[in-house]
Amino acid sequence: MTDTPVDAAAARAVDYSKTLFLPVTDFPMRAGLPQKEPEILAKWAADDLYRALRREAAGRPKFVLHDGPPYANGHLHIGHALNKILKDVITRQKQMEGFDSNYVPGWDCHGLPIEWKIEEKYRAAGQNKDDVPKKEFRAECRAFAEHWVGIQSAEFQRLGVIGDFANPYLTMAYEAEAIIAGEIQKFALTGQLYRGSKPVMWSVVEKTALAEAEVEYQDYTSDTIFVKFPVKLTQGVRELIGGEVEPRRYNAPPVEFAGASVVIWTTTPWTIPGNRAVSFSNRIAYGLYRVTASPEGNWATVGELLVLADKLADEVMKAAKVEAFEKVGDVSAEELKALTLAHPLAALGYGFQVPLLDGDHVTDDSGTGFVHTAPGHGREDFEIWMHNARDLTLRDIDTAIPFTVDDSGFLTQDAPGFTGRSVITDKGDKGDANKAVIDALVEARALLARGRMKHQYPHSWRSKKPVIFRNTPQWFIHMDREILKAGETAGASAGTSEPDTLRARALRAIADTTFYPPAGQNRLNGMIANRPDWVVSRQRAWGVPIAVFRNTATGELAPGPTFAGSAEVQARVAAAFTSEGADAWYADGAKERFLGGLVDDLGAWTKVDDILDVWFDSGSTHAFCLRRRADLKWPADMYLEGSDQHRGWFHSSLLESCGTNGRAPYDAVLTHGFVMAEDGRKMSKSLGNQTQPQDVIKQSGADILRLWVMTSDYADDLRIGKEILQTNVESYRKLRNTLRWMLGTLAHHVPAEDPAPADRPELERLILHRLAEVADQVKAGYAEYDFKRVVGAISNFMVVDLSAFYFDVRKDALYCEPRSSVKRRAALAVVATLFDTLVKWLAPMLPFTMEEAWGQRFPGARSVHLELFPDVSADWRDDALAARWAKIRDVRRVVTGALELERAAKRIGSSLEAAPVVHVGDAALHALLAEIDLAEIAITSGVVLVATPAPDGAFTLPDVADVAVVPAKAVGTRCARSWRVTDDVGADPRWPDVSARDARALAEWAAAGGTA
RNA sequence: GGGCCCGUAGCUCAGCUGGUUAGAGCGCGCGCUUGAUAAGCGUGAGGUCGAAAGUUCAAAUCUUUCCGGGCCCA
Repeated sequence: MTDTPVDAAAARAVDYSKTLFLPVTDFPMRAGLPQKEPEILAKWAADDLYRALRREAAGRPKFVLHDGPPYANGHLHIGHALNKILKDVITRQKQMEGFDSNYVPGWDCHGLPIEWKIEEKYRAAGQNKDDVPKKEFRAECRAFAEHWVGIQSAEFQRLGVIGDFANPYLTMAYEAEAIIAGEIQKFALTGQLYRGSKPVMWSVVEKTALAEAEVEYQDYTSDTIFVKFPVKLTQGVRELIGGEVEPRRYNAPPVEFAGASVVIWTTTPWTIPGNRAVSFSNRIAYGLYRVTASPEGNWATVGELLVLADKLADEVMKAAKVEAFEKVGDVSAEELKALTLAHPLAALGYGFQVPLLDGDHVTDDSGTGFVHTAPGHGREDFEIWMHNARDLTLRDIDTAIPFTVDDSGFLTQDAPGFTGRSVITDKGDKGDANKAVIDALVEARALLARGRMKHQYPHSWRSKKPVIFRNTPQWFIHMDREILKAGETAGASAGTSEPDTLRARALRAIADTTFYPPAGQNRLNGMIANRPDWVVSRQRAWGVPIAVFRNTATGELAPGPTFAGSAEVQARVAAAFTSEGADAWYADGAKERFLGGLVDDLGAWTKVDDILDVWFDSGSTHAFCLRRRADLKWPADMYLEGSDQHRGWFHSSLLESCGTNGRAPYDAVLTHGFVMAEDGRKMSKSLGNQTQPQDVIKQSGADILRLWVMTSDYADDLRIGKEILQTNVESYRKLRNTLRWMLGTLAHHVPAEDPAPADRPELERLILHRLAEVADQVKAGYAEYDFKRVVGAISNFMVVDLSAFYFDVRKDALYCEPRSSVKRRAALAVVATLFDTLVKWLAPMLPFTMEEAWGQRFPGARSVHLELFPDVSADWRDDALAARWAKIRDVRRVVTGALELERAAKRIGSSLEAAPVVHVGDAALHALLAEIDLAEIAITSGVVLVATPAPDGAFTLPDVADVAVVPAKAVGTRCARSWRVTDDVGADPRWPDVSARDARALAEWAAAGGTA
């Protein structure tokens, strides 16, 4: 070693760092996003970036991602954030891909949750909702929704979401209400809307229907009864007569069932008048039992034959106080299915046939193994009844569901023998209906046993009083009824081959839609294929009315397929709603206003006051937003929501649009999963594992939240928590600092001095080749909305190829080479290209940070978000070059590995202290290495390349053949400027402690007026 | 209970139609640098690919069952 002591005086005299092209930038290492982002937002607002984007994109092909409206009743949560960030990234991506990508946010404003809030307010003030005029109540709901739209709008914008927040769409806007009402009228006009009935939870005390969420379960003591249904008939076989299926024929039951009864158990005796069937299960074993001993006067008499589940026979007999009984034989599911029962109160006017229906909801855990089925009094009862409706009709059984209880809890004329009896009083107490029914059953010798039971029973959340299931008229949309064309009446299109039904249209539309991920197609298809008719009515106040009139005598609808004045009614309603909102429907004189002069007898017509289910509202957004706005288009390119919306918005929009337009309102559907806590479980307040977007924004910034979305697999469920966020903070820092170094370095970039492409060194060409490769990945990733792939490719490139390799190697050239150096200028040109490309690629994902970086690079320039994605030249691809450099980088790894051992042994510190001997056996590789400056690549002060075999103990890597490294210290003097050890330090007497290369740099520097 | 989906290093993700010792980034340990410095570089340790059967010469990759988790229904 021949270290020459540096001239101490000279070293003190010259601070060479002042003569280097070191990075210079104001772009801070630490982002301070929570403070910085609002500043950027303010700038975007001041510049009206949204308008600027529209102007910039005027005339381009449109890309429309139609916003699914969030519900306007609370602060945004992490799920909203995920959803809006994904939408925003795609919106921005498409804009930069060259579309006019216009995002119009929307809100769902009607519906129950808002009604509750307003009712709550009234209650707190001691007022009753029913005492408040409907118009006033609706006005309060409107104000409430407006309030939350404002808050959510601000919260969405804080995430960086860009869109027409100044003109969003609202389901409660007057025009929207007018069009929604017009849409349901279209369904009426084409014969798809009909009035049917369905059991709903009903509070007698409040005289109102309740949603599941308005009900709580409390202990309640019910009367229980075991009731005998006599076996009456056995079905014959259906016969085909003249091509028509005849109703089933009936025979007397098999002799062993003569006089037998099927026994049911229920806790609601008052529903017996509503009974229409008895359900059983094919998974339960049943038997025929004979009573052989019974006390005098007992309801169960000796000789009586009962059908029961085997598992429950003992219990039932015990409850019936039977002293002894025997099993006569097994009863199969087939036998049960064939039997028809009589209603136990047949004599009172219940003379219809009671079928036995096979249902999965039946268990043999308690009761008798048979379930009393009153389709107007239970959800499962209703469903099994409707499910069997076709077959029941063939059996000549009327499937109409009786209205046995009125809205005050009294049994009606549909309950002969009990009319006027009270189920539940207006105070919420038990009425006299149960006793009357039980007495009648005793009288009819149909009661086997009775008792009382304490159990959990639904109560109104508000009044805390018990509720009942009650059949109520509701409005439905047919899934399988031929859709009439305008002016047609039923049957007019008979003769066409395929029936044009809503279900058929929807299934076809699903097949024509692209799904991301593809599994969504299957999922939506399954739901549409199996769903029952669509119930669209709600007995509520805050919504859009089902704006039709119904003739109480004929059932005719106006507008409707047979009503002559339909177009006029539609026009009147549309005009009124557009100027006054849907409130017009509830104003005095509305019937005369909309129907006057169009019918002979106004009195025969009833205005339907039910409102539409909010799913119909949001299912119509395509009609009042996409179709109406000139700056959008119909159908949308994409709908994007959480996977729960297969049942929700994707579903209702599909049905609504298929019913009115014959196709889906979207070409593609993208779904994301749900956000879980870090352990993969649901977030919940009680577990304290929630992550609030507001907290993340306050602590780390919106770009961190966005980066979290970008690095997650949104197709699956996502996880978030402290550790995961920290990971993203670290990744962000790495990206940010890499950009920061580029910015600093580019402070010295003079575009006019960029060398010609032909003069670019191999290393620069290699990096451009890699950039072209990454461009392909980025393009492909964006094309499939696979953002983790995009961000992964970019960050891998920035970390592995740039920060750890290219930049590290080129620092010497960039900092130390003379100003005129081609190598230095070529590197600067490439860094400029890299910066420009990377910032644009990342702009949709990290809009704040990229805007900040762009502004640092080009002060005063317009927003990066107005730019297009860069064209990365395919000419930069050079696979042969890349293959050569893959080998060179392998050799580099061997060198750095060898140096690491030297470092560990404290023989060197900086790699510039080394000049290792590299043994390369392979001639081709040796030749390749000889052409390049391996020392420069390995960041050593020298490399001795030799072809001789490696001595024992030389450093090798198992996966790099024929390369061995023997470490050695660099020989020469450490250049005080570049810190490289060379043998030409002092070549220029003006700078005796500096290498020849650095002396040339200093000469240029001095000539340019530099001083230090 | 039913439909659909998911389960690869501490974290986030790659691993195509089955084929050599399962990869990357981040984090973590150790070291270097101090001219990207609350940064940069190097290097190391981490996985029986949820579990078990099966198909196959060969399975993270195919089949079945189970376990765990999610969404939607019931």
